[in-house]
Amino acid sequence: MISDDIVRASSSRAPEAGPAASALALLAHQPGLSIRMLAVGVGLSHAGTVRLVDRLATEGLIERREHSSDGRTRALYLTPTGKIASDEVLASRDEVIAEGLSILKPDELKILCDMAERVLRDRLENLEHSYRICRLCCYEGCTNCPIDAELHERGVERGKSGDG
Amino acid sequence: MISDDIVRASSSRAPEAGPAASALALLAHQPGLSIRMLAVGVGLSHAGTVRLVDRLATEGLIERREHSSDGRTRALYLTPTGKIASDEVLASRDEVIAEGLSILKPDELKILCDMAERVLRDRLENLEHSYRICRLCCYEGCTNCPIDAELHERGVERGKSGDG
DNA sequence: CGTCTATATGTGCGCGGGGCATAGACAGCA
DNA sequence: TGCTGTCTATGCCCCGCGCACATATAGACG
Repeated sequence: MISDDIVRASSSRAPEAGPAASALALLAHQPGLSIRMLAVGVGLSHAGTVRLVDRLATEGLIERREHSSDGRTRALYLTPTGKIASDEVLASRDEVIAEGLSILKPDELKILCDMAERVLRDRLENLEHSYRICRLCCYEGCTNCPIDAELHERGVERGKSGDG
Repeated sequence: MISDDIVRASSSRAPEAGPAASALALLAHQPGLSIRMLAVGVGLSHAGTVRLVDRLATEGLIERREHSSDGRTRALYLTPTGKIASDEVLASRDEVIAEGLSILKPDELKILCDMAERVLRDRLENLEHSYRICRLCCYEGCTNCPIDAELHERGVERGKSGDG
């Protein structure tokens, strides 16, 4: 009901266009991702993701490297500049969230986090979906990531192609 | 922290591109809106909103009427077809929300709604902002809309140009 | 009433993003 | 070696949007 307005309250102040920020944040989580995985994560087609990577590479934010074993795959990594940009994106996002929830008391935040965690674990569909969910997570603050925990409980590890 | 993931969990399954759906839902709330107000609501420029209205009018979803007192302003109204489309958008959105929160118990939902209401009232900045927040609300389910209540407490009524 | 300003809508033009179809490079297998 | 599937990259095009401008109207003032 009303709860989705909190969605809009924060998403309407989103830091940037979306795909670019998502890509940076996602690569901050999972360095060495392939373009294919990144495309799934940011919700774009392969072609669109290639252009996105082109732009970000032109801006010096990410770089393509050769994959160790597979000659086709390009492993994507953040450059130091890209890491800074990614941090800024996540920081601004955190600021919006914190600002939006500033009226809640600490114990209420705890309740909210608990509910959110259970919702996430319940809604998690498969491994590809997990990339989408986590694309704008704060990696440092996500040491006990519920998504990772849920994946672990299901016997799935990230980085493998165990799609469901 | 984690709470913003609930954002993504629902927004990643959004019904449509965004502006179009927002416009329909917003016009379902506030028939007779001007293009300017609609532009603020959906977060587009005037020009972009004009094109959006053009498209929706071409599809027979909304119609432009003459304003009663102001000859410049065009009052936008949903056609019956547009009303159906708007209902579908809101229904699919509700479905996503309900599905996402299905794991929560009723009392938890109540707590969540209470927190969301306070967050919204706290984050409400001005009247224009209220249009953005409410653009995808469920009008029927929002009989005691916290935004309206907050606006009322501040002595502001919708439909007037009392920008802050 | 004439004029000037502010407001609201509509339009020409260009840019950027993204998808579809295709080409090139490479892994795995018979 | 040749075939097939996969991954990446590119040509082409459409769509959506913003900027600047034009048009129409309301309101204020002399």
